[in-house]
Amino acid sequence: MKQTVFLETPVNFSFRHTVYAHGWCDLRPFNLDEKNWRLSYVFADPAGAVSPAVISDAGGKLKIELLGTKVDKKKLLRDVRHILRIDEPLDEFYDLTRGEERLAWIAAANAGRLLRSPTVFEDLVKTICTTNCSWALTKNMVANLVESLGEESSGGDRAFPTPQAMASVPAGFFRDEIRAGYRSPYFAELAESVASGKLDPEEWLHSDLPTSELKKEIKKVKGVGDYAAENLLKLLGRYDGLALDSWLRSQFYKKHNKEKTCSDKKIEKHYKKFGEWKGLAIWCDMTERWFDGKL
DNA sequence: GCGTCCAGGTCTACC
DNA sequence: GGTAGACCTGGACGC
Repeated sequence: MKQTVFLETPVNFSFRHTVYAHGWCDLRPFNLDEKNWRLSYVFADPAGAVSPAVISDAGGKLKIELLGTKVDKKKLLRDVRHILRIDEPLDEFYDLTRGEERLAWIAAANAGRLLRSPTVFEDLVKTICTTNCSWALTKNMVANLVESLGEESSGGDRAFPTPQAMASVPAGFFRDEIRAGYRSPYFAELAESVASGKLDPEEWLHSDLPTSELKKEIKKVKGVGDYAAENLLKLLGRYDGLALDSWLRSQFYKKHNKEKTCSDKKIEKHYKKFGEWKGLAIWCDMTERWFDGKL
């Protein structure tokens, strides 16, 4: 049985720019139907109910088609607000970038919201999956996690695995089945910490710590270095760090340094004027052309 | 077919 | 605090 609900969106919200803002829409249990611009995700609630939903733009609101009936509808709507960052204020960022000719498109397009997962745990695991490998391998590892350990809905769709599910298998499982390589013990340790209550990544969403201190906390997780911590901080709504990786650096060299390599300090200096928004500024700047012909 | 390189890095040991 | 070397995987590339 299918249910449809609608969710109001703010005037400066762009569904397509949010969904396509970075690669997360490509990682299970997300799936993007680019032809019809429908984003699907397999939601799960703490009671274990699993429900796929399809989200699409309905002009000033979102249309959400629920394909399961058992899921907690209130929680699901909270999750949708969270993953699409509907309540995130970007006015200050837009004011800053409007003053830059090459970045004025961001406010005009209502861009800058980065799609995220319903839980910080899921974003943390996915971020570790992006380190030191190709995007194809990242997708493969995430898909293997979902297929092997994700709770299954009545229709056969699988949610992202819970910390408990990931903690129930040995490190060797991540190596042999997930193909996570050297990351395997990191996943086993992280899952055990979260499942046992020793670590609660969801607390980072509302932490009072300054970003530099929170970054130190995040880096205590094995497998998380500067890039991964700063990438996760962006998904927590903190954009002080650039989250430089080889892709972002190469894009900067092409766009702003005549295709020549340069130091990270030079990249930092380039975006310094955006202050605590510089991480979002570089990301929007480097991904501007992603939207050519896509929207 | 085989070897090498490298991609949306991080950890550890050592200085 | 800075640096070198090791670490998994799998696709691309050259031979």
